[in-house]
Amino acid sequence: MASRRVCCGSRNILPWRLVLGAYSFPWEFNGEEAYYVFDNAVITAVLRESSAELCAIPFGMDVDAYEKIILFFDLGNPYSEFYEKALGDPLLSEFAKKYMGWRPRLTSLWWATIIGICQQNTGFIQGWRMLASITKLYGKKIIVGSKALLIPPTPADVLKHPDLLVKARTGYRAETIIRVAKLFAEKDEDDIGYDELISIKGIGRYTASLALVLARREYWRAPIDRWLKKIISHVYHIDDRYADRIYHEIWGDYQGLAALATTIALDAVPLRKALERIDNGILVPTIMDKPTPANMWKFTNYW
DNA sequence: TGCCAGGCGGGGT
DNA sequence: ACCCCGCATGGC
Repeated sequence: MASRRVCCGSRNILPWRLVLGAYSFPWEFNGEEAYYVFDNAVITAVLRESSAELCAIPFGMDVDAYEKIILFFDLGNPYSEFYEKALGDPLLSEFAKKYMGWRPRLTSLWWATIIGICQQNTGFIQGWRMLASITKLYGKKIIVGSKALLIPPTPADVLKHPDLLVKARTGYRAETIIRVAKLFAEKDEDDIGYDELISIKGIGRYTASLALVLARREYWRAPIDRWLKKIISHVYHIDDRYADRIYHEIWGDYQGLAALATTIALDAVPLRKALERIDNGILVPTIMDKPTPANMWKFTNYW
C-alpha cells in the first residue's frame, strides 16, 4: 500500500501540551508524542519547546495528508474571537490567559456520539472509564511502522460483539450505543446530522450537540447538561431556566467551545465542588492525583 | 444502606 | 411549559 508521509512544523503558537493531551488516553499521548487516527490517516505529533512537529500518514491514495493535519487541529483558525470574549469572562478568563489558542482535536462523529452517550447521567471518570473499557475490550489495533495503535471499535465491530458493551459497564447505555452503531453501519457519516442523531432513542439535545461540537466543530451548538446549567446560573447570577438563553447571548457562535473549555478549566469535578472552585477562583486545571480532562493521559495504569 | 451523577424518554398535569 | 420517575453502574 502506497502511503505518503507528510510532516510539518507547527507554525501556530498553541498550547500544544493541552491540545495534544486534553481528553487523551495514555495510548494516544504520553507527554511527548501523540498518535491519533483520524479519517483514513494517522496523525502524529511530537512536542517541542513551544511548538510541535506534526505528521500525517494517510491510508488511502487520494488523501491530502497536509490538509488532514490542518483540519484535525483547525490550524487555519486562530480562534481570536472566542479568546477575546473568554478574556473578559469571569469563568474562562484565567483559562484563556494560560491556554490561549487551545482547541479540541477532531473526533469521528461515530466515536463522538459514543463519548456523549458515556457522559449521560454519570461523572467524568466513570464515563471515560466506559470509553476506555470499550476501546480495550474490542482491542482494535492498527499497525503504523513498528507501533500498534489502540483505536476505538467501528460500528460493525460493535454490532458483531454487542455483549462487550455491557462488559464495559455501560449499563443501560449499551442499547443506545447499539442503535447508534446500526445507524452508522448503514449510513455514511457525512450524511448524519443533528436531526438524524436525536431521532435515535437515547440521544437527546446534549449528546447530539456534544457529538457535533467534537466531530464537526459546530461550536454554535450548546451541549448544556445539568452540571453546566447550574454553573451558568451560579456564575452569571440568573435562574436555571434562563441558562440556555444567557449562554447563547454571551457566547453566541462559541457556546460549544466555551462548554468544553469549562470542563477542562474546572477539572470536570462534580457540581458541588465545581461551584466551590468557582467561588475560590480556582479556574485552571490543578488536580494531579486523579484523572481530569487535562491530565488523564498520565494515568497509564488506571484505565 | 440509600442516595445521586455532564441524560433521556415516557408519562402525567 | 413544566414536573416526576425509572434506568445500570459505581462512589460516597
